[in-house]
Amino acid sequence: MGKRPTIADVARLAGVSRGTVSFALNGRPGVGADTRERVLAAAAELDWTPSRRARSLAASRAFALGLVIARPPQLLGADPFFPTFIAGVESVLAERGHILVLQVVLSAAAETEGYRNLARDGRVDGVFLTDLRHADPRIELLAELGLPAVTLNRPDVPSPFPAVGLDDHAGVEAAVRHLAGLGHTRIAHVAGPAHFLHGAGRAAAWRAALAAAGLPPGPLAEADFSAAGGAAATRELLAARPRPTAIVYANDLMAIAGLTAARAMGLSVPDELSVTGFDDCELAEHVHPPLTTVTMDVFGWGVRAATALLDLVDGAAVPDAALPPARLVVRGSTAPAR
Amino acid sequence: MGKRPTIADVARLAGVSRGTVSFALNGRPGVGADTRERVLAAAAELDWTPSRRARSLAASRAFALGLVIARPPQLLGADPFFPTFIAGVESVLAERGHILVLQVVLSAAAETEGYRNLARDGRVDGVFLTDLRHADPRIELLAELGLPAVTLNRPDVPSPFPAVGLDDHAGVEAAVRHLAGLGHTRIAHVAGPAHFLHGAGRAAAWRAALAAAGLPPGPLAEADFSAAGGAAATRELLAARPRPTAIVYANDLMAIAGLTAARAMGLSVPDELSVTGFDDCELAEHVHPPLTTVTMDVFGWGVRAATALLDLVDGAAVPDAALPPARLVVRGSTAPAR
DNA sequence: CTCCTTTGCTAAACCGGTTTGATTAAAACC
DNA sequence: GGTTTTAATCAAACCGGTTTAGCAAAGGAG
Repeated sequence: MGKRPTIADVARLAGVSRGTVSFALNGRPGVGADTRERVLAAAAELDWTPSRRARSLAASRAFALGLVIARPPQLLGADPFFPTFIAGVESVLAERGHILVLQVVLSAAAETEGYRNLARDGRVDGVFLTDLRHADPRIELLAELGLPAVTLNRPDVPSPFPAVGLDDHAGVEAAVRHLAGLGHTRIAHVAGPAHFLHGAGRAAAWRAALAAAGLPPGPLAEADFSAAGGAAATRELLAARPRPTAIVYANDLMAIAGLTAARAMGLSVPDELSVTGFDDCELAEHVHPPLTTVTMDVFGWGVRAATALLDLVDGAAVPDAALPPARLVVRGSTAPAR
Repeated sequence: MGKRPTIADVARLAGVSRGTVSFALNGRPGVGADTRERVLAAAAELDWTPSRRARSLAASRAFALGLVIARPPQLLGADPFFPTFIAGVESVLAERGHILVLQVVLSAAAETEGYRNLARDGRVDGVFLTDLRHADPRIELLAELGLPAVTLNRPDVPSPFPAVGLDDHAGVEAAVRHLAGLGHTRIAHVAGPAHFLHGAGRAAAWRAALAAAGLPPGPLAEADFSAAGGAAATRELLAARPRPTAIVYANDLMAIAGLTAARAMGLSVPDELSVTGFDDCELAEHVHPPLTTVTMDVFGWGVRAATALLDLVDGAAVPDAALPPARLVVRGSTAPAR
């Protein structure tokens, strides 16, 4: 029935005041070395840890970070990004005594509501801003709420928050270069929704890389990152004449569905159509043909973002950071143009 | 610079004591109807909400539920279960003012540590117990920590916690029946790890369904739910003579990888080999051939589990609940045996 | 040797709610 | 009409920490 010890018990055992225990524990100056020793020993003996709840109230901190995800669940389930990102984040949080509060919402309204509630209830000290959108309204919302944040890559609006970047454009450019090097001249793109910065950005990278290779602008079909959307976009692109001989997809899910759609139209991959994906999901290596795709250090991204956000909420000045760019993994779904 | 109003401000405006405000707000008896009105009006006028932090400290509640996931990140990223389950959970939590604390850990030790920390820091009022294992040590751990929990399906050890069940065996049995009905007699199984209850359970269901169909026990290969594992298990099964003419997989990821592995061995699916999956992931419909698989209401499972856990931490007696069983979705990866 | 500054510590206020015990006024009883 | 319940309310204690203000002793400067 041992009730949990409080700071008063520790103070009594160490023969000091509660304030001194607090000071000693938090490594503040103004505590004698021997006293500090005594306090820590007493705390250890009683197996005492400060109550998170009391600390939260007194220090006005939640010791928690938030992540609000606005995506349809079935898409979330097929996307390797968030689980890996979260695993990276947690690897840092665990060490620094913070927790992650996750909010999965189904609409933009619920998303705003989510941030508002997290802020109002003081449930988190800061949030990760992922899936940046064009003129993302969340930047202003968070600034207004006074909630610190870290963005994944730089938003296209002025942002007071540090950004942790990972150049995904490099991966798309590498894919286009790879295809151009194989002799392809009609290289299409199945894009993600243009209102997503990474959707639009990868499309821009594809366009730029085509130009850089001296190729004419290719056809683009905008999809929604879903398998069904990727298949439909593929059918649309392949119906045109002359047909593209290669398609660069904005994610693996669409690429794999596209692969299947192309074959259903009687095209052989990679002989008649080369295909590249993006994400390097678990299945990429295990479909036929194995998918040439783009890989990046998502776990590391989580680590860096978490570190940055923790430093930020600790009041440090946090500079922008950048991870190694995404890079191409060549497998079997790309071959020389015929 | 509007500082947030406190209960004292509301009390002053309503002309009552702080205690009365608290009583009125929480719908406790012993507050006059008119007074209650006045208090609520004052609260509304000041746009006051009780501070979660102060409530947490005073009421010794976290107003949060926890989910600890112990899976390799790349597997998590390919599995449609958790995102959907979490979305279901959140749809309930949001309404009842609770949040979800997510912990993704990479080892069993970290998992235990995770539960211990959540309990010790009072970060959550209860947890979801997913991915049950054989003789799951977490049951006892949580009982010892005094942390309420809800399990997904019944553990195989005595458990003081309510279970929210979803019969996944039914789906496997339906798959076997379907294959037997198509004339298959050598139906193999690629199982998940046997220490997982659902891994062992699906294997048992497969075995039972074979017996029920009057078929001899088929070959089983145990894998790890990963694509690579599924592919390896498939190669192993297909190397045997006589070769199985159908394989029932414990999840879609292994099934899709198996599909690819079979084709790499020169087998045509479904002509020479029928294949069934489990999960009905986003890609199942978009691979070639479209995967016959098992689907279940994972979102609803999250809803029910969250409801049960909230009721439980509110002190209610929570009976076991059950969702509609998993059911077979027939697509193109199964065909009559030749 | 006095005066000023540190250093080390304590007591008390504070964070913002909930809950208990006492108090008072109104209603019910005999 | 006097007494006992009952209902409504308040003041104060409490949850368990952090932080500020203040004080005593020790060290340093003049």
